[in-house]
Amino acid sequence: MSKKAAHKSASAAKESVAITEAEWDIMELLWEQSPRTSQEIVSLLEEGRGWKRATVVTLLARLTAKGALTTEPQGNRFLYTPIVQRSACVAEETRSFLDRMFGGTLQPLVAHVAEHHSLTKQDIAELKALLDQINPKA
Amino acid sequence: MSKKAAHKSASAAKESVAITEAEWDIMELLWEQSPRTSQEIVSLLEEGRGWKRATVVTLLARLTAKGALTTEPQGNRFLYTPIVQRSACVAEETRSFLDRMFGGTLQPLVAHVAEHHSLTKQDIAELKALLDQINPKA
DNA sequence: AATAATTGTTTACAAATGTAGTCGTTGTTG
DNA sequence: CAACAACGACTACATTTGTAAACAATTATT
Repeated sequence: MSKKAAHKSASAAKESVAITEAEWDIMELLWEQSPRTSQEIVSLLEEGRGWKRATVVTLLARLTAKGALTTEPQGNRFLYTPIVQRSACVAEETRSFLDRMFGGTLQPLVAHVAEHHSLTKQDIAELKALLDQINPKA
Repeated sequence: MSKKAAHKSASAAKESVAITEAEWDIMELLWEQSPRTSQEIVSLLEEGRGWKRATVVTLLARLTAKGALTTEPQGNRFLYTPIVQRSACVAEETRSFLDRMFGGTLQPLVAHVAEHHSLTKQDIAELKALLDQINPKA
């Protein structure tokens, strides 16, 4: 029996998978395109991040274990595909960030960005246009 | 020589003091009002968070060590006061958050919030008003 | 077939983080 | 003054996170 191609996936039905900083780099690549082989991911991050193969593979394993992605055996290798959606992760991070920093609402954030990171009048115009397009849900 | 009232503050001129999740709870209290005694902070967080005194005190020490706050001896105790501004910390978190999640610009974030967390027409109106008030810096 | 290369698994380890016990000093109270 | 309470310092320890080496199984090469 081969020890290869095991990859015990963690329980399903996991809503919020906490993805760490380093793990995000992996997920971004997979969200951008999937499935991918570990090889692809490794070489992309060896440049880009200077990580060693072992590092990337460890992160892939951790992500698999926590149910953030699935693996499909392809011969003796794996094809990695994200399970959690980027938008779901972003939504969660955004929620948490807004709550912690700005009491949960957008206005204070926009105000903050306006005075700390400066908005060009172009930005402002774009934002207004954006707001006009939004159809209020409630 | 008393071992009391030592609190060796870390080097000054520290720009970005990384404040952890737990430490934020302490800082929030001090930003909301300062100076405060450890006693105040402890009791606020014993309720609120269920933390033990020792925990709070440890966090206070760590924050002092990393230059996030200063201590002023008051008799044999300390009065704790934040050094880093909340707005500076928020700015940093915001920058990092925007970069990681939305490529550094506000528009995608607003769009995201619009469709994931819903904006009421009131919110939209407020945001527009806000944008009108902003005088473009660049 | 022998050797080299590839890939996932295990194990490792330091730093950071959350959480807290304990100790020594000093102030308080009976 | 003795007993105790309060406070900061020091020590501790499990977990998470970043980073990776070593290893075993397997496949590709020579």
